[in-house]
Amino acid sequence: MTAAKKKTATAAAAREPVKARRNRENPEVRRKSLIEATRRSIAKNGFAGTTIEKICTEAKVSRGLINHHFGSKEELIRQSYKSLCDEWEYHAHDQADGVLSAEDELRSVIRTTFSPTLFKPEYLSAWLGFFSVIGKSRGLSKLNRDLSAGDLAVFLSLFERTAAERRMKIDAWGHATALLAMIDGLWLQWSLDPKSFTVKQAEALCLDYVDRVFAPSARG
Amino acid sequence: MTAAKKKTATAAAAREPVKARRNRENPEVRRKSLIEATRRSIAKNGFAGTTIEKICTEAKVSRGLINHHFGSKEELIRQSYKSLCDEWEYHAHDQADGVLSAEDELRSVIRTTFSPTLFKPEYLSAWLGFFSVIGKSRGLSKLNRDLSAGDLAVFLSLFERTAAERRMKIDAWGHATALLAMIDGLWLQWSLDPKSFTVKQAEALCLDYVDRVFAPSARG
DNA sequence: CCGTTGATTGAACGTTCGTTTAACAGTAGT
DNA sequence: ACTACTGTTAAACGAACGTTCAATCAACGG
Repeated sequence: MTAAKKKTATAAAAREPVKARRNRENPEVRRKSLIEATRRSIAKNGFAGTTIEKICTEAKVSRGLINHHFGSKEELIRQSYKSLCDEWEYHAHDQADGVLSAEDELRSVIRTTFSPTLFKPEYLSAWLGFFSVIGKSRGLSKLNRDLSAGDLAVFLSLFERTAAERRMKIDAWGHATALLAMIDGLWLQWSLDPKSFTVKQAEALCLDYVDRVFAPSARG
Repeated sequence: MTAAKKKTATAAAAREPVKARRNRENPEVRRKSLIEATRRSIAKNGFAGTTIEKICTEAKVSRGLINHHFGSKEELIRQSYKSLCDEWEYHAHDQADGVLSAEDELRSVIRTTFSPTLFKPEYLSAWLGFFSVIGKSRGLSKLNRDLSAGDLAVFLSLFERTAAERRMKIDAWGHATALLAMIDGLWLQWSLDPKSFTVKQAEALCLDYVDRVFAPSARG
């Protein structure tokens, strides 16, 4: 090292040439890539373990890029959670309705919930990572409330229509809430300990609940 | 400020007298106090928002004390989670059994679960805060698995005994798992949005599930 | 009354965090 | 070929983190 090469000049003159490869991308594409990297990191490292550095490593970009595209880490987190909610709604509510009876459709939605498309570790871990902070942020709180309300509305309608088909009077809201809770609880328990039961068993428990709701009862 | 008072001496000599009040406590008492402060902080600030500083402020002690009593933050977190598990088990399983039929006891346990002693925001928030990290730590993972297994065993036994009383054949494991999931799901949803239903309604949904499991069925 | 023990403090340390910034390099318009 | 624009990088920054440590003080035995 010669004395002339030492970084002893002014701050501006001290910078050295950058050699790294630069993959310039469409901003929208890059943003989506960063959002996916964020979700992967939260699933892998939890919310507390997700840092700008980890996300950027996951997305294979340098640290500064997140603030360039999102302004702050918080905004990236918000958009990542929204992306998770949107994806869930798209897959869960995208049903071919009309061709099935309400009761068959109800069972179909339950099966979709436990299908490999939705019931997979990446999703479960991501949800779990977000849960702890949903209550702390006004923005995330609202996103979550809308999502829950949407899920409930789907099941509520299905229970109501099934009851109508069968000419039964049931507490549709109660059963929708209970079924949703059972699904959430099974998700939660399965993500904390996947060995405690199989996905097929979980699905069967929910289908059995529907059976019981609409089973001919001796109680009247 | 005189020149003589300025902190310009050597590092060792620069220290100034400490004036703060010192409340010397029994180590065991102090440890319990720090554990409670940790749980309060996790409930209030989430897991990611819980720092040594916040915990010590909550417990009204100085920063260094945690490492003195617990060695590391991680160990304090572990013991705090264990404390939460122990407390839950103590309240949830401490039943006056024998005097009631298995079925009444089953309903009693459900009511206890939704009683103000257990179904309160501090508990819910604390659980929620821990969830995101349970899967990341081997120690917390084991604690949680033991707790879940204990809860399941209680409900499993109650379903089996009730079925025996009624001379019915049921899938006790399935119903215990489903009921536990329903309870967990209701907890989860309530902590994310307490306005979506009341505790009484949640309790009623679980009791209704038990009704249906043991209802005389036309299916045989 | 003095010396030992150990709980407690507050400052300091090194690290890591999220953010800012200047330099750099692709791309498009002229 | 030149210029303006902007996506991208890496360094640098201040704040906050968990931890360490010397100093301090309460409690207790001699």
